Amino acid sequence: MIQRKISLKEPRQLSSGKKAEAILAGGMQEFLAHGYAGTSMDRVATAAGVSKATVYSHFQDKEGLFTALIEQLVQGKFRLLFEPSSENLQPEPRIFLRGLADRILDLGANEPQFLNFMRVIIGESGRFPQLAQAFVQNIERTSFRMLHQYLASCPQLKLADPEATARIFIGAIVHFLIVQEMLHGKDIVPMERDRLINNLIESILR
Amino acid sequence: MIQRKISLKEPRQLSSGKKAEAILAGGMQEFLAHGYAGTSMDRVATAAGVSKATVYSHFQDKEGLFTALIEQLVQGKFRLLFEPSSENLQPEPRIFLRGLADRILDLGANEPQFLNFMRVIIGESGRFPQLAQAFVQNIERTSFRMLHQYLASCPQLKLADPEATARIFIGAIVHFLIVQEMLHGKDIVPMERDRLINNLIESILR
DNA sequence: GTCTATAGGCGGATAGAC
DNA sequence: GTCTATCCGCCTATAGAC
Repeated sequence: MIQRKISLKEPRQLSSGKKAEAILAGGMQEFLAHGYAGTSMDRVATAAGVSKATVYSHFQDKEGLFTALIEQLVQGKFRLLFEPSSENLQPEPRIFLRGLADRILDLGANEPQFLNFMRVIIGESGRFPQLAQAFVQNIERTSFRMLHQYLASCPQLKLADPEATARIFIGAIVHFLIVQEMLHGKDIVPMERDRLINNLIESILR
Repeated sequence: MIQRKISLKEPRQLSSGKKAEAILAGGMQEFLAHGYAGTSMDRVATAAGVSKATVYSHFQDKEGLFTALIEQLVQGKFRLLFEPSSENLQPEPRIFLRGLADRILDLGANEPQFLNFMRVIIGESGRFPQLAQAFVQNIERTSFRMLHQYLASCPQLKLADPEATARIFIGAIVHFLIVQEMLHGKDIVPMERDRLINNLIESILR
């Protein structure tokens, strides 16, 4: 019975009890909706269904909770959203690329919190550069690498620089998502998504 | 002497006195650095060199000052940054497109406040959708339209859809700016800017 | 018009009971 | 471990002197 609970393996900020999960869930709701400075620990506690003191017993302070929460989202919940599911591993480039573009652009509708997540990452990237870098490493870099490997594995495409091409493709799609959905630009610079995707695919595949 | 100062022509939020300009300058420094919720009216007043009561005599409240400031930036200071200066109206597409890409990517270095400006626009786009739309209308739409018109005026390019092509070009460049500079991704997903630009231009020009 | 001073509330964080 | 109650500072906004 010695060392029944070694706390070195489980630092407070990574505690996995039920309360800690509730606090992270409440913190996600509040921080993604109101940003870092706009969120109060009182409302986090209420959203989590615990007292404020309990929040501070699981996380060092507001910054520690925010950091732990974003890192969890970057490495878990939103990590695989840019990844293709296994059935999408089409050998036909046009089908593969269209599926990838659709999956990214569907995030705006299917994962309602994803837009707020990106808003927070970008909005706080000046004050929390390490969180922005975790986002780049786990989400942007992962999708760049996946598409790069796919493009490089298609010798018939004869791409001069598959890595740069991958970044152009993802960049054009993500920027479209930012302008149309995140910045509410649909009515100001309207464009059908398929029109952009078709043109992008044909530009790349020659 | 009747109606020496009609205030309908000059609503308080658009007052152009020296103090009002100082308040907008101080507000710009503070809001761009700390976001909306992270900015206090005390620090705005100090940065402007006036008392807090003077701030409230020129602007209705915090939200009114923030809104007036962002609209001024969207329509003035940052409006023409994506536009080509007259000497850049090259008839040679490769030179024109490279100049446009360089001018956008130079914003990170030449206009140090521009990255913070975009952080605030995106970060607050959920709570201030009309400011995000003003950004899209004055900056994104302006650059889309300019490049669209240029590409459409080059019949030798035989582009199937110059408007979609313009959005792909701007999108790929702006997303590169976001990942490399705004999100501090230079060391995590390194890539020379010329490598991306070269590949993008050749993808588009066939 | 601009200031100083202050009202009134909410913020993060903690003490101490259980 | 979790709660209630509280500290104290900073917040937005305004009153009133000049």
